[in-house]
Amino acid sequence: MTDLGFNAKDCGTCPIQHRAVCARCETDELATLEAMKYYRSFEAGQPIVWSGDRMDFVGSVVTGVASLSQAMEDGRTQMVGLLLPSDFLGRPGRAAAPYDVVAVTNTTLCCFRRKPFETMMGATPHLAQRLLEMTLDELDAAREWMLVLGRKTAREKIASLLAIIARREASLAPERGQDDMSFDLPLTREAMADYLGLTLETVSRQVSALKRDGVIVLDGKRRIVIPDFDALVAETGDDVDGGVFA
Amino acid sequence: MTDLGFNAKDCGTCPIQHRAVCARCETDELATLEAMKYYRSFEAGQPIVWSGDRMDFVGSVVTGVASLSQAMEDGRTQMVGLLLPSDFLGRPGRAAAPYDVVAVTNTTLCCFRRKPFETMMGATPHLAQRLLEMTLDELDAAREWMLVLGRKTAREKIASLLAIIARREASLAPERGQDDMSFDLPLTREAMADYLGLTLETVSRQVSALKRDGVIVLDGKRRIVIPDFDALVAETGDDVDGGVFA
DNA sequence: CGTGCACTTTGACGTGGATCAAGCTGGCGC
DNA sequence: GCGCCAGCTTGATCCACGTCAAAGTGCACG
Repeated sequence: MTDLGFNAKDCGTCPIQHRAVCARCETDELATLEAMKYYRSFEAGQPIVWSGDRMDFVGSVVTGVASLSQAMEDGRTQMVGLLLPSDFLGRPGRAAAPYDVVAVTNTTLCCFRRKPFETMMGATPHLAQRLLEMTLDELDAAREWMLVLGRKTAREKIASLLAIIARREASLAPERGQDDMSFDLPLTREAMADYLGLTLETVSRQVSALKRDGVIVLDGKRRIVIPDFDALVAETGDDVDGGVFA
Repeated sequence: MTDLGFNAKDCGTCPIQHRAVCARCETDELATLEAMKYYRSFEAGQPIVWSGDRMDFVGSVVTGVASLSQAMEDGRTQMVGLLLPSDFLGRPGRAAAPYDVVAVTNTTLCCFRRKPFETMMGATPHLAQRLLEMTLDELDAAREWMLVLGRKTAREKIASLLAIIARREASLAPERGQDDMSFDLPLTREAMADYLGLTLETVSRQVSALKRDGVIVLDGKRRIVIPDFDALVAETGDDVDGGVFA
Protein backbone atom coordinates (compact mmCIF):
# COMPACT_ATOMS: atom_id res chain seq x y z
CA MET A 1 0.00 0.00 0.00
CA THR A 2 2.75 2.40 0.89
CA ASP A 3 4.58 4.29 -1.81
CA LEU A 4 8.15 3.13 -1.70
CA GLY A 5 9.47 6.43 -2.96
CA PHE A 6 11.74 4.76 -5.48
CA ASN A 7 13.31 7.16 -7.87
CA ALA A 8 11.37 7.02 -11.10
CA LYS A 9 14.65 6.65 -12.95
CA ASP A 10 15.77 3.76 -10.74
CA CYS A 11 14.71 1.08 -13.12
CA GLY A 12 17.61 -1.28 -12.94
CA THR A 13 15.42 -3.08 -10.45
CA CYS A 14 12.30 -2.60 -12.54
CA PRO A 15 12.66 -4.18 -15.96
CA ILE A 16 8.95 -3.98 -16.28
CA GLN A 17 7.58 -1.04 -18.10
CA HIS A 18 10.46 -0.34 -20.43
CA ARG A 19 11.15 -3.76 -21.70
CA ALA A 20 8.01 -5.73 -21.03
CA VAL A 21 5.32 -3.24 -21.96
CA CYS A 22 7.06 -0.71 -24.06
CA ALA A 23 10.12 -2.22 -25.70
CA ARG A 24 9.61 -0.23 -28.87
CA CYS A 25 8.57 3.08 -27.34
CA GLU A 26 10.20 6.21 -28.62
CA THR A 27 12.21 8.18 -26.12
CA ASP A 28 9.57 10.77 -25.37
CA GLU A 29 6.91 8.13 -24.85
CA LEU A 30 9.26 6.31 -22.53
CA ALA A 31 9.78 9.50 -20.58
CA THR A 32 6.03 9.99 -20.32
CA LEU A 33 5.60 6.47 -18.95
CA GLU A 34 8.47 7.06 -16.55
CA ALA A 35 6.88 10.17 -15.16
CA MET A 36 3.57 8.41 -14.57
CA LYS A 37 4.73 5.37 -12.72
CA TYR A 38 4.66 4.72 -9.00
CA TYR A 39 5.27 1.79 -6.68
CA ARG A 40 3.05 -0.06 -4.24
CA SER A 41 3.99 -2.85 -1.90
CA PHE A 42 1.96 -5.50 -0.14
CA GLU A 43 2.78 -7.90 2.64
CA ALA A 44 2.40 -11.65 2.32
CA GLY A 45 -1.25 -12.58 2.63
CA GLN A 46 -2.57 -9.09 1.95
CA PRO A 47 -5.33 -8.70 -0.64
CA ILE A 48 -4.47 -6.45 -3.58
CA VAL A 49 -7.97 -6.30 -5.04
CA TRP A 50 -11.14 -8.31 -4.65
CA SER A 51 -13.14 -9.64 -7.53
CA GLY A 52 -15.66 -7.03 -8.61
CA ASP A 53 -13.80 -4.13 -7.02
CA ARG A 54 -13.10 -1.06 -9.00
CA MET A 55 -9.47 -1.14 -10.11
CA ASP A 56 -7.95 2.15 -11.12
CA PHE A 57 -4.45 1.05 -11.95
CA VAL A 58 -2.52 -1.33 -14.13
CA GLY A 59 0.97 -2.46 -13.34
CA SER A 60 3.40 -5.28 -13.10
CA VAL A 61 5.13 -7.29 -10.45
CA VAL A 62 8.63 -6.10 -9.58
CA THR A 63 9.35 -8.50 -6.72
CA GLY A 64 7.31 -11.18 -4.98
CA VAL A 65 4.47 -13.40 -6.06
CA ALA A 66 0.75 -12.69 -6.33
CA SER A 67 -2.13 -15.00 -7.15
CA LEU A 68 -5.33 -14.60 -9.14
CA SER A 69 -8.17 -16.75 -7.93
CA GLN A 70 -11.86 -17.39 -8.19
CA ALA A 71 -14.09 -18.68 -5.43
CA MET A 72 -17.42 -20.46 -5.45
CA GLU A 73 -20.08 -19.55 -2.92
CA ASP A 74 -19.43 -22.66 -0.85
CA GLY A 75 -15.77 -21.83 -0.47
CA ARG A 76 -14.18 -23.99 -3.14
CA THR A 77 -11.48 -21.89 -4.77
CA GLN A 78 -9.42 -22.23 -7.90
CA MET A 79 -6.30 -20.22 -8.54
CA VAL A 80 -6.34 -19.13 -12.17
CA GLY A 81 -2.98 -17.46 -12.42
CA LEU A 82 0.26 -16.83 -10.64
CA LEU A 83 1.97 -13.47 -11.08
CA LEU A 84 5.74 -13.64 -10.89
CA PRO A 85 8.17 -10.76 -11.36
CA SER A 86 7.66 -9.05 -14.77
CA ASP A 87 4.05 -10.29 -15.08
CA PHE A 88 1.42 -7.72 -15.88
CA LEU A 89 -1.64 -7.06 -13.74
CA GLY A 90 -4.81 -5.23 -14.71
CA ARG A 91 -6.66 -4.53 -17.89
CA PRO A 92 -6.86 -1.33 -19.83
CA GLY A 93 -10.45 -0.48 -20.65
CA ARG A 94 -12.00 -2.38 -17.76
CA ALA A 95 -12.91 -0.86 -14.44
CA ALA A 96 -13.81 -3.99 -12.45
CA ALA A 97 -11.34 -6.64 -11.33
CA PRO A 98 -12.46 -10.07 -12.53
CA TYR A 99 -10.63 -12.09 -9.84
CA ASP A 100 -9.33 -11.86 -6.32
CA VAL A 101 -5.69 -10.81 -6.38
CA VAL A 102 -3.66 -11.64 -3.28
CA ALA A 103 -0.01 -11.08 -2.43
CA VAL A 104 1.36 -14.57 -1.78
CA THR A 105 4.72 -13.27 -0.57
CA ASN A 106 5.79 -9.71 0.11
CA THR A 107 5.21 -8.03 -3.21
CA THR A 108 6.11 -4.79 -4.97
CA LEU A 109 4.14 -3.55 -7.96
CA CYS A 110 5.11 -0.91 -10.47
CA CYS A 111 1.86 0.87 -11.29
CA PHE A 112 0.25 3.38 -13.62
CA ARG A 113 -3.11 4.95 -13.09
CA ARG A 114 -5.48 3.32 -15.53
CA LYS A 115 -6.98 6.36 -17.25
CA PRO A 116 -3.74 8.02 -18.35
CA PHE A 117 -2.38 4.63 -19.33
CA GLU A 118 -5.42 4.07 -21.56
CA THR A 119 -5.00 7.51 -23.10
CA MET A 120 -1.39 6.73 -23.81
CA MET A 121 -2.42 3.41 -25.35
CA GLY A 122 -4.77 5.17 -27.73
CA ALA A 123 -1.96 7.42 -28.86
CA THR A 124 0.71 4.74 -29.09
CA PRO A 125 -0.39 1.93 -31.42
CA HIS A 126 2.39 -0.50 -30.59
CA LEU A 127 1.56 -0.25 -26.89
CA ALA A 128 -1.82 -1.83 -27.65
CA GLN A 129 -0.11 -4.40 -29.82
CA ARG A 130 2.36 -5.17 -27.06
CA LEU A 131 -0.49 -5.62 -24.59
CA LEU A 132 -2.19 -7.91 -27.09
CA GLU A 133 0.97 -10.01 -27.28
CA MET A 134 1.14 -10.28 -23.52
CA THR A 135 -2.53 -11.18 -23.27
CA LEU A 136 -2.12 -13.89 -25.88
CA ASP A 137 0.71 -15.33 -23.79
CA GLU A 138 -1.54 -15.33 -20.74
CA LEU A 139 -4.26 -17.00 -22.76
CA ASP A 140 -1.88 -19.73 -23.87
CA ALA A 141 -0.76 -20.24 -20.28
CA ALA A 142 -4.37 -20.45 -19.09
CA ARG A 143 -5.22 -23.01 -21.75
CA GLU A 144 -2.10 -25.01 -21.05
CA TRP A 145 -3.28 -25.07 -17.45
CA MET A 146 -6.71 -26.33 -18.54
CA LEU A 147 -4.94 -29.45 -19.79
CA VAL A 148 -3.22 -29.80 -16.42
CA LEU A 149 -6.50 -29.41 -14.52
CA GLY A 150 -8.63 -31.54 -16.78
CA ARG A 151 -6.41 -34.45 -17.72
CA LYS A 152 -3.37 -34.85 -15.50
CA THR A 153 -2.91 -37.05 -12.44
CA ALA A 154 -2.00 -35.56 -9.07
CA ARG A 155 1.66 -36.49 -9.52
CA GLU A 156 1.77 -34.96 -13.00
CA LYS A 157 0.10 -31.82 -11.70
CA ILE A 158 2.72 -31.33 -8.98
CA ALA A 159 5.53 -31.98 -11.43
CA SER A 160 4.00 -29.49 -13.89
CA LEU A 161 3.81 -26.79 -11.25
CA LEU A 162 7.37 -27.34 -10.10
CA ALA A 163 8.59 -27.33 -13.69
CA ILE A 164 6.85 -24.02 -14.40
CA ILE A 165 8.28 -22.36 -11.33
CA ALA A 166 11.73 -23.80 -11.96
CA ARG A 167 11.68 -22.49 -15.53
CA ARG A 168 10.58 -19.05 -14.41
CA GLU A 169 13.23 -18.92 -11.72
CA ALA A 170 15.86 -20.01 -14.22
CA SER A 171 14.83 -17.29 -16.67
CA LEU A 172 15.14 -14.69 -13.93
CA ALA A 173 18.66 -15.90 -13.11
CA PRO A 174 19.85 -17.22 -16.43
CA GLU A 175 23.51 -17.34 -15.47
CA ARG A 176 23.02 -20.63 -13.67
CA GLY A 177 22.81 -23.79 -15.75
CA GLN A 178 19.65 -25.79 -15.69
CA ASP A 179 21.22 -28.61 -13.78
CA ASP A 180 21.21 -28.17 -10.04
CA MET A 181 18.26 -25.83 -10.12
CA SER A 182 16.96 -24.84 -6.75
CA PHE A 183 14.48 -22.33 -5.45
CA ASP A 184 12.22 -21.44 -2.56
CA LEU A 185 8.66 -22.50 -3.20
CA PRO A 186 6.63 -19.32 -2.79
CA LEU A 187 3.41 -21.25 -2.17
CA THR A 188 1.98 -23.08 0.83
CA ARG A 189 0.69 -26.60 0.25
CA GLU A 190 -2.80 -25.15 0.37
CA ALA A 191 -2.03 -22.57 -2.32
CA MET A 192 -0.50 -25.28 -4.48
CA ALA A 193 -3.67 -27.32 -3.99
CA ASP A 194 -5.79 -24.35 -5.07
CA TYR A 195 -3.73 -23.93 -8.19
CA LEU A 196 -3.80 -27.63 -9.06
CA GLY A 197 -7.40 -28.47 -8.21
CA LEU A 198 -6.34 -30.86 -5.44
CA THR A 199 -6.52 -31.00 -1.65
CA LEU A 200 -3.56 -29.99 0.46
CA GLU A 201 -3.20 -33.55 1.76
CA THR A 202 -2.85 -34.90 -1.77
CA VAL A 203 -0.28 -32.21 -2.55
CA SER A 204 1.70 -33.14 0.53
CA ARG A 205 1.60 -36.84 -0.30
CA GLN A 206 2.67 -36.36 -3.90
CA VAL A 207 5.48 -33.99 -2.96
CA SER A 208 6.66 -36.65 -0.51
CA ALA A 209 6.41 -39.27 -3.24
CA LEU A 210 8.49 -37.21 -5.69
CA LYS A 211 11.03 -36.74 -2.93
CA ARG A 212 11.06 -40.46 -2.08
CA ASP A 213 11.61 -41.23 -5.78
CA GLY A 214 14.52 -38.81 -6.00
CA VAL A 215 12.90 -36.52 -8.57
CA ILE A 216 13.23 -33.60 -6.17
CA VAL A 217 15.20 -32.96 -2.99
CA LEU A 218 13.67 -31.01 -0.12
CA ASP A 219 15.78 -28.75 2.05
CA GLY A 220 13.35 -27.81 4.78
CA LYS A 221 9.72 -27.64 3.67
CA ARG A 222 10.02 -24.90 1.12
CA ARG A 223 13.42 -25.10 -0.54
CA ILE A 224 13.32 -27.36 -3.56
CA VAL A 225 16.37 -28.74 -5.32
CA ILE A 226 15.91 -30.33 -8.71
CA PRO A 227 18.84 -32.63 -9.40
CA ASP A 228 17.74 -33.44 -12.96
CA PHE A 229 15.31 -31.14 -14.67
CA ASP A 230 14.61 -33.58 -17.50
CA ALA A 231 13.58 -36.21 -14.97
CA LEU A 232 11.10 -33.73 -13.52
CA VAL A 233 9.74 -32.90 -16.95
CA ALA A 234 9.32 -36.62 -17.63
CA GLU A 235 6.93 -36.70 -14.66
CA THR A 236 4.73 -33.95 -16.10
CA GLY A 237 3.36 -36.08 -18.93
CA ASP A 238 4.29 -33.38 -21.44
CA ASP A 239 6.55 -34.18 -24.29
CA VAL A 240 10.02 -32.92 -23.62
CA ASP A 241 10.09 -29.69 -25.58
CA GLY A 242 6.39 -28.97 -25.85
CA GLY A 243 5.79 -28.31 -22.17
CA VAL A 244 3.89 -25.64 -20.35
CA PHE A 245 5.02 -22.14 -21.26
CA ALA A 246 7.33 -23.67 -23.86
CA MET B 1 -11.71 -25.69 -47.94
CA THR B 2 -13.74 -24.51 -50.90
CA ASP B 3 -14.37 -20.85 -51.48
CA LEU B 4 -18.07 -20.31 -51.15
CA GLY B 5 -18.02 -17.41 -53.53
CA PHE B 6 -20.19 -15.29 -51.24
CA ASN B 7 -20.48 -11.73 -52.42
CA ALA B 8 -18.15 -9.63 -50.32
CA LYS B 9 -20.99 -7.20 -49.79
CA ASP B 10 -23.33 -9.95 -48.61
CA CYS B 11 -22.70 -9.40 -44.97
CA GLY B 12 -26.17 -9.63 -43.57
CA THR B 13 -25.16 -13.20 -42.89
CA CYS B 14 -21.71 -12.21 -41.68
CA PRO B 15 -21.93 -9.90 -38.69
CA ILE B 16 -18.35 -10.73 -37.98
CA GLN B 17 -15.78 -8.39 -39.26
CA HIS B 18 -17.79 -5.19 -39.31
CA ARG B 19 -19.30 -5.32 -35.93
CA ALA B 20 -17.15 -7.74 -33.97
CA VAL B 21 -13.70 -6.75 -35.09
CA CYS B 22 -14.10 -3.33 -36.47
CA ALA B 23 -17.12 -1.62 -34.97
CA ARG B 24 -15.43 1.75 -34.95
CA CYS B 25 -13.71 1.57 -38.30
CA GLU B 26 -14.07 4.51 -40.63
CA THR B 27 -15.80 3.86 -43.89
CA ASP B 28 -12.66 3.50 -45.98
CA GLU B 29 -11.11 1.10 -43.52
CA LEU B 30 -14.29 -0.91 -43.57
CA ALA B 31 -14.13 -1.00 -47.34
CA THR B 32 -10.53 -2.17 -47.19
CA LEU B 33 -11.48 -4.99 -44.83
CA GLU B 34 -14.40 -5.88 -47.07
CA ALA B 35 -12.20 -6.19 -50.11
CA MET B 36 -9.77 -8.47 -48.28
CA LYS B 37 -12.13 -10.99 -46.87
CA TYR B 38 -12.98 -14.44 -48.18
CA TYR B 39 -14.87 -17.49 -46.97
CA ARG B 40 -13.83 -21.05 -46.24
CA SER B 41 -16.01 -23.93 -45.24
CA PHE B 42 -15.27 -27.20 -43.52
CA GLU B 43 -17.28 -30.35 -43.02
CA ALA B 44 -18.04 -31.82 -39.62
CA GLY B 45 -14.98 -33.62 -38.31
CA GLN B 46 -12.53 -31.97 -40.69
CA PRO B 47 -9.36 -30.47 -39.23
CA ILE B 48 -8.92 -26.73 -39.79
CA VAL B 49 -5.33 -26.52 -38.55
CA TRP B 50 -3.09 -28.72 -36.46
CA SER B 51 -1.11 -27.49 -33.52
CA GLY B 52 2.27 -26.24 -34.70
CA ASP B 53 1.13 -25.73 -38.29
CA ARG B 54 1.79 -22.49 -40.01
CA MET B 55 -1.42 -20.47 -40.06
CA ASP B 56 -1.62 -17.70 -42.60
CA PHE B 57 -5.08 -16.40 -41.91
CA VAL B 58 -7.22 -15.00 -39.15
CA GLY B 59 -10.98 -15.06 -39.23
CA SER B 60 -14.16 -15.73 -37.43
CA VAL B 61 -16.88 -18.29 -37.39
CA VAL B 62 -19.95 -17.40 -39.47
CA THR B 63 -21.88 -20.65 -39.01
CA GLY B 64 -21.13 -23.91 -37.26
CA VAL B 65 -18.97 -24.87 -34.32
CA ALA B 66 -15.24 -25.50 -34.11
CA SER B 67 -13.12 -26.70 -31.21
CA LEU B 68 -9.64 -25.87 -29.96
CA SER B 69 -7.88 -28.70 -28.24
CA GLN B 70 -4.60 -29.93 -26.90
CA ALA B 71 -3.42 -33.52 -26.80
CA MET B 72 -0.87 -35.30 -24.67
CA GLU B 73 1.42 -37.88 -26.22
CA ASP B 74 -0.52 -40.77 -24.77
CA GLY B 75 -3.77 -39.58 -26.34
CA ARG B 76 -5.41 -37.77 -23.45
CA THR B 77 -6.98 -34.64 -24.88
CA GLN B 78 -8.43 -31.51 -23.41
CA MET B 79 -10.61 -29.14 -25.35
CA VAL B 80 -9.57 -25.60 -24.42
CA GLY B 81 -12.14 -23.60 -26.31
CA LEU B 82 -15.29 -23.83 -28.34
CA LEU B 83 -15.74 -21.45 -31.27
CA LEU B 84 -19.34 -20.51 -31.92
CA PRO B 85 -20.63 -18.09 -34.56
CA SER B 86 -19.00 -14.65 -34.18
CA ASP B 87 -15.96 -16.03 -32.31
CA PHE B 88 -12.56 -15.06 -33.59
CA LEU B 89 -9.89 -17.54 -34.67
CA GLY B 90 -6.19 -16.92 -35.15
CA ARG B 91 -3.64 -14.52 -33.80
CA PRO B 92 -2.12 -11.55 -35.48
CA GLY B 93 1.63 -11.61 -35.12
CA ARG B 94 1.96 -15.35 -34.70
CA ALA B 95 2.66 -17.76 -37.49
CA ALA B 96 2.16 -21.07 -35.68
CA ALA B 97 -1.16 -22.41 -34.45
CA PRO B 98 -0.95 -23.27 -30.76
CA TYR B 99 -3.79 -25.83 -30.75
CA ASP B 100 -5.58 -28.29 -32.96
CA VAL B 101 -8.64 -26.65 -34.49
CA VAL B 102 -11.35 -28.99 -35.74
CA ALA B 103 -14.74 -28.33 -37.29
CA VAL B 104 -17.23 -29.97 -34.93
CA THR B 105 -20.18 -29.36 -37.24
CA ASN B 106 -20.19 -28.04 -40.79
CA THR B 107 -18.54 -24.68 -40.42
CA THR B 108 -18.03 -21.52 -42.42
CA LEU B 109 -15.26 -19.07 -41.61
CA CYS B 110 -14.86 -15.50 -42.74
CA CYS B 111 -11.12 -15.06 -43.24
CA PHE B 112 -8.42 -12.51 -43.90
CA ARG B 113 -4.90 -13.31 -44.88
CA ARG B 114 -2.77 -12.71 -41.83
CA LYS B 115 -0.10 -10.39 -43.26
CA PRO B 116 -2.38 -7.71 -44.71
CA PHE B 117 -4.54 -7.95 -41.60
CA GLU B 118 -1.48 -7.27 -39.45
CA THR B 119 -0.51 -4.36 -41.65
CA MET B 120 -3.99 -2.96 -41.29
CA MET B 121 -3.77 -3.43 -37.53
CA GLY B 122 -0.59 -1.39 -37.39
CA ALA B 123 -2.30 1.43 -39.25
CA THR B 124 -5.57 1.29 -37.34
CA PRO B 125 -5.01 1.68 -33.60
CA HIS B 126 -8.49 0.78 -32.48
CA LEU B 127 -8.31 -2.50 -34.39
CA ALA B 128 -5.53 -3.61 -32.04
CA GLN B 129 -7.53 -2.35 -29.09
CA ARG B 130 -10.58 -4.25 -30.28
CA LEU B 131 -8.52 -7.42 -30.63
CA LEU B 132 -7.19 -6.86 -27.13
CA GLU B 133 -10.75 -6.62 -25.83
CA MET B 134 -11.69 -9.85 -27.53
CA THR B 135 -8.60 -11.61 -26.23
CA LEU B 136 -9.35 -10.47 -22.69
CA ASP B 137 -12.83 -11.96 -23.05
CA GLU B 138 -11.29 -15.23 -24.18
CA LEU B 139 -8.90 -15.12 -21.25
CA ASP B 140 -11.75 -14.62 -18.81
CA ALA B 141 -13.63 -17.52 -20.41
CA ALA B 142 -10.54 -19.74 -20.17
CA ARG B 143 -10.07 -18.89 -16.50
CA GLU B 144 -13.73 -19.38 -15.73
CA TRP B 145 -13.30 -22.79 -17.29
CA MET B 146 -10.30 -23.51 -15.05
CA LEU B 147 -12.70 -23.26 -12.11
CA VAL B 148 -15.03 -25.73 -13.82
CA LEU B 149 -12.20 -28.19 -14.52
CA GLY B 150 -10.46 -27.87 -11.17
CA ARG B 151 -13.27 -27.68 -8.67
CA LYS B 152 -16.63 -28.77 -10.00
CA THR B 153 -18.29 -32.18 -9.78
CA ALA B 154 -19.27 -34.07 -12.92
CA ARG B 155 -22.90 -32.96 -12.57
CA GLU B 156 -21.90 -29.33 -12.13
CA LYS B 157 -19.61 -29.57 -15.14
CA ILE B 158 -22.39 -30.83 -17.38
CA ALA B 159 -24.78 -28.17 -16.11
CA SER B 160 -22.13 -25.48 -16.68
CA LEU B 161 -21.59 -26.58 -20.26
CA LEU B 162 -25.30 -26.69 -21.03
CA ALA B 163 -25.78 -23.27 -19.43
CA ILE B 164 -23.01 -21.76 -21.56
CA ILE B 165 -24.38 -23.18 -24.78
CA ALA B 166 -27.92 -22.20 -23.88
CA ARG B 167 -26.82 -18.63 -23.16
CA ARG B 168 -24.93 -18.40 -26.43
CA GLU B 169 -27.86 -19.80 -28.38
CA ALA B 170 -30.19 -17.36 -26.67
CA SER B 171 -27.94 -14.42 -27.52
CA LEU B 172 -27.90 -15.49 -31.17
CA ALA B 173 -31.72 -15.62 -31.23
CA PRO B 174 -32.63 -13.02 -28.63
CA GLU B 175 -36.25 -12.75 -29.69
CA ARG B 176 -37.15 -15.88 -27.75
CA GLY B 177 -37.58 -15.58 -24.01
CA GLN B 178 -35.27 -17.50 -21.74
CA ASP B 179 -37.99 -19.85 -20.63
CA ASP B 180 -38.51 -22.80 -22.89
CA MET B 181 -34.98 -22.63 -24.26
CA SER B 182 -34.09 -25.44 -26.57
CA PHE B 183 -31.22 -26.18 -28.90
CA ASP B 184 -29.37 -28.94 -30.69
CA LEU B 185 -26.25 -29.96 -28.85
CA PRO B 186 -23.45 -29.55 -31.37
CA LEU B 187 -21.14 -31.90 -29.46
CA THR B 188 -20.95 -35.67 -29.18
CA ARG B 189 -20.72 -37.14 -25.69
CA GLU B 190 -17.04 -37.70 -26.33
CA ALA B 191 -16.47 -34.05 -27.28
CA MET B 192 -18.34 -32.96 -24.17
CA ALA B 193 -16.10 -35.25 -22.14
CA ASP B 194 -12.99 -33.70 -23.72
CA TYR B 195 -14.22 -30.26 -22.85
CA LEU B 196 -15.15 -31.16 -19.30
CA GLY B 197 -12.20 -33.34 -18.35
CA LEU B 198 -14.42 -36.41 -17.94
CA THR B 199 -14.99 -39.70 -19.73
CA LEU B 200 -17.82 -40.13 -22.18
CA GLU B 201 -19.48 -42.68 -19.88
CA THR B 202 -19.60 -40.19 -17.03
CA VAL B 203 -21.04 -37.55 -19.36
CA SER B 204 -23.73 -39.95 -20.49
CA ARG B 205 -24.62 -40.91 -16.92
CA GLN B 206 -24.81 -37.33 -15.71
CA VAL B 207 -26.89 -36.21 -18.68
CA SER B 208 -29.26 -39.07 -17.89
CA ALA B 209 -29.34 -37.99 -14.25
CA LEU B 210 -30.20 -34.38 -15.13
CA LYS B 211 -32.93 -35.72 -17.39
CA ARG B 212 -34.26 -38.06 -14.68
CA ASP B 213 -34.33 -35.10 -12.26
CA GLY B 214 -36.28 -32.96 -14.70
CA VAL B 215 -33.57 -30.29 -15.06
CA ILE B 216 -33.42 -30.93 -18.79
CA VAL B 217 -35.65 -32.72 -21.28
CA LEU B 218 -34.13 -34.73 -24.12
CA ASP B 219 -35.79 -34.94 -27.52
CA GLY B 220 -33.70 -37.58 -29.24
CA LYS B 221 -30.08 -37.67 -28.17
CA ARG B 222 -29.07 -34.23 -29.26
CA ARG B 223 -32.00 -31.87 -28.85
CA ILE B 224 -32.03 -30.35 -25.39
CA VAL B 225 -35.01 -28.53 -23.89
CA ILE B 226 -34.46 -26.50 -20.76
CA PRO B 227 -37.78 -26.03 -18.98
CA ASP B 228 -36.34 -23.75 -16.30
CA PHE B 229 -33.05 -22.03 -16.94
CA ASP B 230 -32.65 -20.95 -13.32
CA ALA B 231 -32.97 -24.56 -12.20
CA LEU B 232 -30.14 -25.45 -14.57
CA VAL B 233 -27.98 -22.62 -13.30
CA ALA B 234 -28.62 -23.80 -9.75
CA GLU B 235 -26.95 -27.08 -10.74
CA THR B 236 -23.78 -25.34 -11.94
CA GLY B 237 -22.67 -24.32 -8.46
CA ASP B 238 -22.22 -20.71 -9.66
CA ASP B 239 -24.06 -17.95 -7.92
CA VAL B 240 -27.01 -16.89 -9.97
CA ASP B 241 -25.71 -13.82 -11.77
CA GLY B 242 -21.98 -14.45 -11.56
CA GLY B 243 -21.90 -17.44 -13.87
CA VAL B 244 -19.62 -18.37 -16.69
CA PHE B 245 -19.48 -15.71 -19.42
CA ALA B 246 -21.60 -13.46 -17.22
C1' DC C 1 13.55 -22.73 26.87
C1' DG C 2 8.82 -23.56 26.91
C1' DT C 3 4.32 -22.40 24.68
C1' DG C 4 1.55 -21.31 20.78
C1' DC C 5 0.29 -21.51 16.27
C1' DA C 6 0.55 -21.92 11.38
C1' DC C 7 1.92 -25.20 8.35
C1' DT C 8 2.84 -29.90 7.13
C1' DT C 9 2.83 -34.88 7.25
C1' DT C 10 0.83 -39.33 7.72
C1' DG C 11 -2.76 -42.77 8.43
C1' DA C 12 -7.36 -44.99 7.84
C1' DC C 13 -11.25 -45.01 5.33
C1' DG C 14 -14.94 -43.57 1.93
C1' DT C 15 -16.45 -42.32 -2.68
C1' DG C 16 -16.85 -40.09 -7.28
C1' DG C 17 -15.57 -40.98 -11.43
C1' DA C 18 -12.57 -44.14 -14.42
C1' DT C 19 -12.35 -48.51 -16.57
C1' DC C 20 -13.96 -52.56 -18.71
C1' DA C 21 -17.66 -54.76 -20.90
C1' DA C 22 -22.09 -55.55 -22.86
C1' DG C 23 -26.07 -53.99 -25.17
C1' DC C 24 -29.06 -50.40 -27.39
C1' DT C 25 -30.67 -46.88 -30.91
C1' DG C 26 -31.32 -44.57 -35.04
C1' DG C 27 -29.84 -42.88 -39.40
C1' DC C 28 -28.09 -44.31 -43.91
C1' DG C 29 -26.83 -47.18 -47.83
C1' DC C 30 -28.40 -50.83 -50.47
C1' DG D 1 -36.96 -53.61 -45.32
C1' DC D 2 -32.54 -54.93 -43.49
C1' DG D 3 -27.96 -54.69 -41.92
C1' DC D 4 -24.40 -51.81 -40.48
C1' DC D 5 -22.05 -48.84 -37.52
C1' DA D 6 -21.17 -44.56 -35.07
C1' DG D 7 -22.78 -42.85 -31.16
C1' DC D 8 -24.98 -43.64 -26.85
C1' DT D 9 -26.48 -46.02 -22.51
C1' DT D 10 -26.06 -48.98 -18.64
C1' DG D 11 -23.93 -52.16 -15.40
C1' DA D 12 -20.10 -54.06 -12.49
C1' DT D 13 -15.90 -53.23 -10.56
C1' DC D 14 -11.74 -50.61 -9.37
C1' DC D 15 -8.79 -47.09 -7.64
C1' DA D 16 -7.06 -42.24 -7.24
C1' DC D 17 -8.08 -38.82 -4.67
C1' DG D 18 -11.02 -36.71 -1.06
C1' DT D 19 -12.27 -36.65 3.83
C1' DC D 20 -11.58 -36.96 8.56
C1' DA D 21 -8.43 -37.40 12.25
C1' DA D 22 -4.15 -37.20 14.69
C1' DA D 23 0.59 -36.14 15.12
C1' DG D 24 4.84 -33.83 13.81
C1' DT D 25 7.83 -29.53 12.71
C1' DG D 26 9.76 -25.22 13.22
C1' DC D 27 9.58 -20.45 13.89
C1' DA D 28 8.01 -16.29 16.79
C1' DC D 29 7.18 -14.71 21.09
C1' DG D 30 7.09 -14.58 26.07
